[in-house]
Amino acid sequence: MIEAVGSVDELMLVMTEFCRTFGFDHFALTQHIDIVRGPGSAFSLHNYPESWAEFYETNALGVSDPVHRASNVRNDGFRWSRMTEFIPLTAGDHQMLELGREQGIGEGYTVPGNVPGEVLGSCSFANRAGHPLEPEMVMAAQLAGSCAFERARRLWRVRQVDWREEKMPVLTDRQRDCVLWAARGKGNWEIAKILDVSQETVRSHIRQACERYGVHKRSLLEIRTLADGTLSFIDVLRR
Amino acid sequence: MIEAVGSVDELMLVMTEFCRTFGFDHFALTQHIDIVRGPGSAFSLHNYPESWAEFYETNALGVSDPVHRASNVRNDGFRWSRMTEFIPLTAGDHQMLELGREQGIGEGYTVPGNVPGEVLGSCSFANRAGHPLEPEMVMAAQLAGSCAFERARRLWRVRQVDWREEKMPVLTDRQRDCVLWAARGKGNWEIAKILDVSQETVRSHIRQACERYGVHKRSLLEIRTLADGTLSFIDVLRR
DNA sequence: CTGACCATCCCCCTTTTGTGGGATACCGGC
DNA sequence: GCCGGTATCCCACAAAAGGGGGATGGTCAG
Repeated sequence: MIEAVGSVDELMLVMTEFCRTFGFDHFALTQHIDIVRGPGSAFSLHNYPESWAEFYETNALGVSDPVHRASNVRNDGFRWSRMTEFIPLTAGDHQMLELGREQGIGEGYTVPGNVPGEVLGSCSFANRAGHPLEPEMVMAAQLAGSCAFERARRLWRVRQVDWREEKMPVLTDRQRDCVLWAARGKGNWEIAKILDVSQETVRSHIRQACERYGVHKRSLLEIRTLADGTLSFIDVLRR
Repeated sequence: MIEAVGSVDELMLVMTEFCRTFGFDHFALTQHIDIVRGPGSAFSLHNYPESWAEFYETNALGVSDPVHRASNVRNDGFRWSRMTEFIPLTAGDHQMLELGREQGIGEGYTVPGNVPGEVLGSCSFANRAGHPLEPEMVMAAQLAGSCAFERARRLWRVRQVDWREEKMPVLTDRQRDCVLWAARGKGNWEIAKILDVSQETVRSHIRQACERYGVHKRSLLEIRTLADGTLSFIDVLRR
């Protein structure tokens, strides 16, 4: 059902309803902003208590939130109470968690939202201290969390590529091969050897690929193809 | 239950059992690349038909799996039949999917396995063509996939603590600025104007950034910084 | 105060890309 | 049979990037 939501408001409603149904007090669906990176178009949607949200904002806890740190080293969700098993917690972290407990954020479950090349994020579900997380709740949270994060990405147009509506460039296989090897750092001459064609042919393919994307640099071509899924980091970085 | 497995063999057993229980013919749990440790350290666990695995291995050079590309631009799992909704497929991609169908790999569901700056991979569940994926199967696959991938990461001991300090290149602010503008397609001269410094300074920053990443091309630098989260597409593509 | 790191600037020279033209051949659809 | 798209190849010239040397001043920790 989360897959079907068409607006941010609707997502808020569905998530709130989900929390009610499965016995969570709060949820928070956010992209983690790194202060170093400056202002971004990161999204944030939650129904945490006002007081906690304010406190969190003013103290810029986002940069050192242990939950965020943990979600950066995990693929699946985790209970907050078990974070110590895979990241070290500082004194400040414990202090922060204690503060949260006092304000009604006790135990929780966080699902990492990690897509290569994008700002990292997560979807958390939290309860007052003393409300244990039942296995069904955890499973539901894992499913809803990953799905909701994906919806949020699309709603906020993290990658502005509505390529189906607009005419997104599509490369021919040969063009794609050339761009792939270019993205792996090969020069035209090397690509020519690899694909067993002339250097001029490679040049030509890349030139035409550039035209399709409306760019005049191969590095832009590489980035655009990575951004729209024509290439993937997997293709490029594997060797 | 997957969380509790303690060995690779056990994981294989549990996954096979999972497939039997929920009606999947095959699974494939693979790490496509390991950003930190470089080539040769990826894990792979599957029970695909021998013939397909062999074919895949021998032809994998230069060819790219659309499923892997798709898993690179998603946070949650997806049905293969709906890939066209978020990545473009080339003629070669369709051909490859057709070949798979002939060899008993029809419809499937793939859960991305991405941990920033570390591993990119996925966990797929596949069926013969004509076996529709029921909603329960999809939910089960989503849960099992993300969890299994996390277990696999830990079993293969991909990560030890504090890898960031050891292995990941870190750029200075100025270096990052230069790489950012370079990734936006600017030349050294333009970047110099934008940052109000000499062209030589820009050159120097980018050169030193290249050194840190051990690459010899700015385009590689751009891609690596995108892959490890130093830059994000949001930074690069917004205007 | 010394050494490490950072940011800034300069030189010369080679290689690689980008841009502007071409050309031939195959293949599939109308 | 023609047209559009694809893949292949060719040339010449200008612009950009890469590789090798340097230099200066500033900051900050040991």
